[in-house]
Amino acid sequence: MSSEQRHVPEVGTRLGYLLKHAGLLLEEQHAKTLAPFGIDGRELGILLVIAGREPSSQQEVARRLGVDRSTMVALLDALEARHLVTRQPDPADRRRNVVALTKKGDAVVRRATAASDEAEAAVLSALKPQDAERLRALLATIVTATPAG
Amino acid sequence: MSSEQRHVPEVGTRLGYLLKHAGLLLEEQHAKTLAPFGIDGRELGILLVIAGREPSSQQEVARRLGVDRSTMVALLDALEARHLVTRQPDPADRRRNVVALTKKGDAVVRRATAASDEAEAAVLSALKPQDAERLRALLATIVTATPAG
DNA sequence: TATTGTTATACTCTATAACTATA
DNA sequence: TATAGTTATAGAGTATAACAATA
Repeated sequence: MSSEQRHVPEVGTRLGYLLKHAGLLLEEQHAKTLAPFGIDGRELGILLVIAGREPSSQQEVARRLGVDRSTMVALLDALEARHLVTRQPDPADRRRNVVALTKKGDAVVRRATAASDEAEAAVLSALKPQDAERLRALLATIVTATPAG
Repeated sequence: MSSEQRHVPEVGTRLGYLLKHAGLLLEEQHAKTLAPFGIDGRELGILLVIAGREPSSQQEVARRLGVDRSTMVALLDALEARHLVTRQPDPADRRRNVVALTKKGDAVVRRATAASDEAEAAVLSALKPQDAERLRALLATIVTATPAG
């Protein structure tokens, strides 16, 4: 009958558990490989957004990463204090700050990305290279395809 | 030469970005599907650990989920206040609290797991069922195979 | 001495609301 | 009026250290 007892699953099979713990493992590896650059994985993400596009306002960077613009203030404060990014009022609209990489920031983002690749490789080391790329592609599919909200 | 400029990757291809945003999407879906049960995805995880094994101490539950035992105190306080779990001193070792599901907790964990399945299905809906299972298996491999610390 | 649960405390991450300067 | 950046504030989530009870 349909009211039979459901066998409850092992918590280690739940998607939330798996995503969280995979993220924690990556954080650990990033803590090692990014230490020489004085940034963490989230800060590298900010640098990548700034590096990859036309000059962006703070708010555009925040939107790309899914954080509030008020949160971005302190994040950029920290990167600016380390002379990795600059903020300059946009001459065309002086409400906006154009965020850009410094020369040092540009060097760091490239070297830190290589270090982050090592962290990712460590987390993915139990997988065949083809499966590692498959995992990344599957995640990218759900993140880009699933409507937020 | 080897010092040529490295092309910096799109942030949306980084493993950390993908894991975090996949987790956020799942949180959103859980907020919808678990609302009737008054718990969130992390609390369901605790209930699953308690449901799945021989009577566990608080510390064993905390260890299984990778949180500190001091953190577990408040989490169990909340579940106990909703009459989903009980704490009883272990007669064989009265330093330990044996944590168990109440009758209500047992009913909730089974129905909430079905609701969580719906949340997972929504997040994975862009994937073919076979790919959804592959994603879960790949994540499980790295989480169980990668040594922590 | 060592361990379990607990409390006090602090730190990180984050969002909301209100302020300012600009538009 | 509306928007970008900022500040003040508050609420999660978490860990560390110290304490009481028990082993």
